[in-house]
Amino acid sequence: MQTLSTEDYLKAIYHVSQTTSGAVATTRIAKQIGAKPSSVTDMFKKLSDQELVKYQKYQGVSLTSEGVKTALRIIRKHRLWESFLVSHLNFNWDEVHQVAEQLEHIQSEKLTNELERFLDYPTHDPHGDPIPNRALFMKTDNNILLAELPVNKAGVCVGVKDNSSDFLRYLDRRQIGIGTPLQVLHREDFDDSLHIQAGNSTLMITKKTAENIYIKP
Amino acid sequence: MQTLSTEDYLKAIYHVSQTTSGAVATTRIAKQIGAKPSSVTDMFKKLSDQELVKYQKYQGVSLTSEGVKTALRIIRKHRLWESFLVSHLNFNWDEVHQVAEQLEHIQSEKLTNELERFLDYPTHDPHGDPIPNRALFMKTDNNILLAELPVNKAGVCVGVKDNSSDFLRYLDRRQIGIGTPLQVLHREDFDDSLHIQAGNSTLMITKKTAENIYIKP
DNA sequence: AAATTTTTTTAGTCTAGCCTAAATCTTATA
DNA sequence: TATAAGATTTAGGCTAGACTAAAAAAATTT
Repeated sequence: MQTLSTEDYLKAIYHVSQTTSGAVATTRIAKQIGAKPSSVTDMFKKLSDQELVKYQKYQGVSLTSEGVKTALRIIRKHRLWESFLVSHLNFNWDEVHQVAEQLEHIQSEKLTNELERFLDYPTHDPHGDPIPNRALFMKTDNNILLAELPVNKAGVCVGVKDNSSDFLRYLDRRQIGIGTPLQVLHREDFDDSLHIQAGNSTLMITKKTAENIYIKP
Repeated sequence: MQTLSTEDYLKAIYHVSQTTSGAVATTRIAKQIGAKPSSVTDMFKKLSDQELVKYQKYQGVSLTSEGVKTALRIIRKHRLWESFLVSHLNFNWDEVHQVAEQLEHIQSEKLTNELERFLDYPTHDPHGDPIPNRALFMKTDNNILLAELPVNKAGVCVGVKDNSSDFLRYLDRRQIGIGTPLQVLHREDFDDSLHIQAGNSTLMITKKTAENIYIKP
């Protein structure tokens, strides 16, 4: 049986391996989990014994197919719970993460599958991230970032890259959310800031912001 | 902060102290939790340090008012989740306990209160047990047991004392559930077995069964 | 290529929560 | 009321998952 902690490690390894190529480094996971590298090494050995990761001293880890499955099962639960919290329990999208971090460890296949049915088989969570289905299949939408949208081309916000409360609340204040129509009016060469049309209002955002908003053209 | 385990102990102490008078004994909790008495003694000391129980060597424990509050918070969550599982996720009343044992440890006041609102402020869980409200107040319904119902007096099943899967499924097969009208037709002096009218059918039940069904006359 | 820096691992501790075996206290019985 | 039985606690260990400090390997710089 998985402990809470091994599940957190597998999820972290999965997420890091999605954004970097090759094996996942000890320090990278240490930062992600908030633990010391020596603790991470310990855990890598344990996960390796359980054949959830491939691990070679000094060479980092990569998930085995069993490890990927376990990670996806947790991500599935996490995103389903986030969806539930927003759609039925009046949570805002910036409040769900912490609670879903706990709910994702609840062990009951029936619960997960019934929750999915109750929510009517959602494909994306409140941040626009795709939800693995019962077979753990998840379609990866190849969306572009707002920063990559050509000037004057119209698009719709379909997700965010940074899920931090700070960023999400910032978007709330700017009235940008999933489904908001967006268009780049002008790109400032000096500092890469953007003048954009967001819904009915025009506003200025920084490059960093534009690099954290996913767009479907 | 409470660990998962301290919460389980507080809940166990609460439940035992509801059914017995005076302080709660070490072995009684050991049985309830499924741990050795020596482990229970360890935990009693820890809970005592946190002022959640009053503990004197060889004399058992009793909950402090803070301990009672913590226990009731957990019971509140447990029963709300059980209600949710049955009312929205197609769980049967004999399936909810194990999952609710996990869900009761999720820490988020907002989650609990929103769940309660979503369920429209239920007063009882699927087994007929009362749900503490936000202020942790719980009205104790003084229901009688079917075993105490006089012959020919009519009543309605409002709860069960034994929440085990086995007993609940037995009741399902006999088509007895919360709300089922019940009446004792005849009490057999020889072995205290009862002939009863349950809904439209008449059937025979043992004394033990009758002692685990709560009735409102 | 050697030296330095950074990363990673090892070795040794710590705490929570459990255990067994032995000691001690309480209760029940003769 | 002495003694036996039962309950409870103490003492000493174990494991998971974390830590620090030191050693070793890899990567980077000179």
